Amino acid sequence: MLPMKRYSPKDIEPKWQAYWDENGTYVADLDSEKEKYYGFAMFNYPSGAGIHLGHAKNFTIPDILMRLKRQQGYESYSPVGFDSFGLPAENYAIKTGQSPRVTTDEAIESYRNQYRQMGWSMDWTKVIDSSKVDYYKWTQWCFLQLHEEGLAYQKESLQWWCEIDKSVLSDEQVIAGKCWRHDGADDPLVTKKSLRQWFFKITDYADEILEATDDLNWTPWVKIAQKNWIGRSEGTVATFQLEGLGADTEHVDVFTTAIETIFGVTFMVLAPEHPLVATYAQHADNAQDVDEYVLHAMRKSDIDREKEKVKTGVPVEGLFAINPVNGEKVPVWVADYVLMGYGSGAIMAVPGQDERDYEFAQKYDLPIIYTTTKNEFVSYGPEIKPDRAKFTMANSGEFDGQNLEEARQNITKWLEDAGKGEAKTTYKMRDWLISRQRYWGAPIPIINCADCGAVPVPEDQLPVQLPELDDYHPSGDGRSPLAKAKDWLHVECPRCGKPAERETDTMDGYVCSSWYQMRYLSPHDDTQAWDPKRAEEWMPVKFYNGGDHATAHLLYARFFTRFFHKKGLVPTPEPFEHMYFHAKILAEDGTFFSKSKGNGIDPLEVINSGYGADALRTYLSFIAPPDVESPWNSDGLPSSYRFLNRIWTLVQEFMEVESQTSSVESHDKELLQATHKTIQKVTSDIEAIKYNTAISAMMECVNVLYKIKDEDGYQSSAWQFALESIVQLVAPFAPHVAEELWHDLGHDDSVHVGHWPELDESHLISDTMTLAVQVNGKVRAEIEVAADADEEAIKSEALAQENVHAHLSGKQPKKVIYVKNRLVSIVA
RNA sequence: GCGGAUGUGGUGGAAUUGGUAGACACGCUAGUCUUAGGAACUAGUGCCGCAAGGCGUGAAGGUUCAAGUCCUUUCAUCCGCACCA
Repeated sequence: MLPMKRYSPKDIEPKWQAYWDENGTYVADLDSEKEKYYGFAMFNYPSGAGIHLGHAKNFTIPDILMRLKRQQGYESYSPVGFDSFGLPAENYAIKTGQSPRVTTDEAIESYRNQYRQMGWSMDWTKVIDSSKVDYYKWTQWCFLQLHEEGLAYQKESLQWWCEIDKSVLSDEQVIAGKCWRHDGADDPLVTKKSLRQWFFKITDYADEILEATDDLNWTPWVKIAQKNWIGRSEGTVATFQLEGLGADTEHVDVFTTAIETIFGVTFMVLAPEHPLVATYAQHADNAQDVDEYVLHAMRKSDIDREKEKVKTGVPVEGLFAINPVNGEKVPVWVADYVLMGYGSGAIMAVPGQDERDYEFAQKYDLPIIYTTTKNEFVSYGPEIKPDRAKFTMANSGEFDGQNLEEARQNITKWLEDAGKGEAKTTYKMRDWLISRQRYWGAPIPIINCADCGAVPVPEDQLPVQLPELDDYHPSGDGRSPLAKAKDWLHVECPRCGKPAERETDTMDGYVCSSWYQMRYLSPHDDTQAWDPKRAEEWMPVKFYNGGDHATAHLLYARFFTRFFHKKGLVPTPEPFEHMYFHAKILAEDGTFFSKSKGNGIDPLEVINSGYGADALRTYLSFIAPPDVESPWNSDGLPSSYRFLNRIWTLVQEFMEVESQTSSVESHDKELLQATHKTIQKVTSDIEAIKYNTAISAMMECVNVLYKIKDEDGYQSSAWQFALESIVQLVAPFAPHVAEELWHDLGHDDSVHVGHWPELDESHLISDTMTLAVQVNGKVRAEIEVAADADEEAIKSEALAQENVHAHLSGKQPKKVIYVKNRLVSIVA
């Protein structure tokens, strides 16, 4: 007899990868008549560093589910693509002059190699690359659609500016007031430069996105994060008349969620950027102090402001505000704890009820008034807590004696009647700033004409192609390096034909990733961004996985999908039916993998160590539920290899003895029961993304098979079914070894398409069952009874147990409870 | 501060959703075997105890025949947002 074939991943894995490629095993027919299943993980930015175990987990999660669906007979489409515009390639280009196109292509090639070796069932005939012109042409088309509906607009916005680089900086690039690259003692502070930038009006969709959030089948905390991000709060706007410094004709609107505290107002605070500060502070006696304070505050980045715990501010001497409810005159201050970007950039300060105002009043010795009978902090913010709802108003004129909730409504109504305010809803979410003064992004398809303004590039003139440059440094005038491509820059205005210039800003990378779920459906279509009929068939995405971007990307994609749904191009308003947010895999010491620590692990290293991709995939799935953070433990990997090897051995041994069938079938019932139980468990666990218990169920089944083999040998006809079932069940996790064994078992097609074992529930039922017998809540015996035994028989069987007698100590039981199929509980 | 989770053996984690806590693995202990492999297989392994038995899901109460699961209080850890008026 020949020696048994051994399980050698490094031989079988490349073999089957080539086979799948050649046979187009994972190529989806997008026009298939079959029921469709569409799912994937957030696509990657192809960096020079390659993928690590975190990416391995990210893509393995959907791969397993998509494989299950393909095996169950669905047209299962696992797309693949690259989010390839971005900073690393551009920074590299600035340093070396190497075109980002070249480095990006190289990185993608290397990613492709890694993806294939992981055994992911992606359809490479439909790969997309967001930095290729056949993709970003349609990103530009999306921009034009939004522009046409008035959802893309320009606005002046302050940007951090480094004088040395002659370049804009993001918030994170400002460190202690200086540019991250120029933070020496002699380097200048960063300044703010006002630039005209493009925005998408996502705030128009804030309400409907918020309202739809609760019903999503998404990881719960992601939904909460999105709701917080949108930050809707309902409150009241109150109008305060100004007085002094020549501002008597001006008024300030303040937003508050606690209007019932308005009688406690003792001062008003304006944000340093508030326009009225610039206009009237110059007339104040302390104009210079105010000026200095404002300049100082505006120089701090938001991040720096956040770090400062102590509140600071200055009064605008001589400027007062009139409280609309009682005519009280209060001083006006400027302080940077009030943010220009929220509400109206001005607050009515109520130090008697608000901690922040209280702290400020203490520091600057401002008066404090309490507006409830309790004389303490009562409530602030959108909700009045139940235990405080009964507090009673005081010092509040005609509203004294009312409870807080009533007063809230009544004061708002009073203001509305007096024309001095109204109920209002505000949002934390701002419009989406999409302009980037960068080269490696999708050019904004706009032509700036002196006469016509910002004119959209006509659709038939798309794409606006990125020109190749010799030098990728910023242009130095606040515009992107594109401003240096003169041939590209100068064009005729599409409207009047006069000389004009292209917009040199490119789009935020999040724009590219806001619509790729549709492009995957028409990756090669050069007549439209996607085919709406395909979208009708395939959208929404059934399963979407990621471990990042809980707010930004996932909100932007929802915004785009809603927009195109309204235009009739997408069948549903939501892009992702089930969004699964997985937890990170940690380093062995429980810390995060990080570049600076250099503790990242390349999956290829694990694969090539001899354990193979199948063991890696299985181990990643087994280590913990995918949404639970868990450390990588290299000791655990051999256990997955061992498990696969045990299946391997069962099949190989079976093949050797196949011809020696005999009639002994004493374990068939047990064999079939174990197999069908496993089919049921694995199917439902994969669908519920509980891969760890799916694998443990298969391990249990394999353990049963070994036990039966020891007692019976391979003599029964049920073995073929059991082995084929296990091979099919393990295929989503370990596709290569499953394919090999499937062929060993005599099949000549792929196990991965249309082969999932069928559950026969009749095999799940056994003749007998084991019940626990409890006396006073403690297990005292076990009884084996017929599955169809009646309740009385079971109870008397339980009471007849010797140990039960002992614990009843001769007394009659007070009560005997039978829990069907579980236990008998006896109360003494 | 606000919001959201999560606390189970030496370790990762199971638990039919109120019904035999610790499945499946890692590790450890003992053994079998030899085609010495990254072996494989068998048995054991929550804690205390020689045993009978008792104890046991962060802690303390409660509901129940029965609580890891439900309720109240409390502690700890992690995550998100964070001067959002």
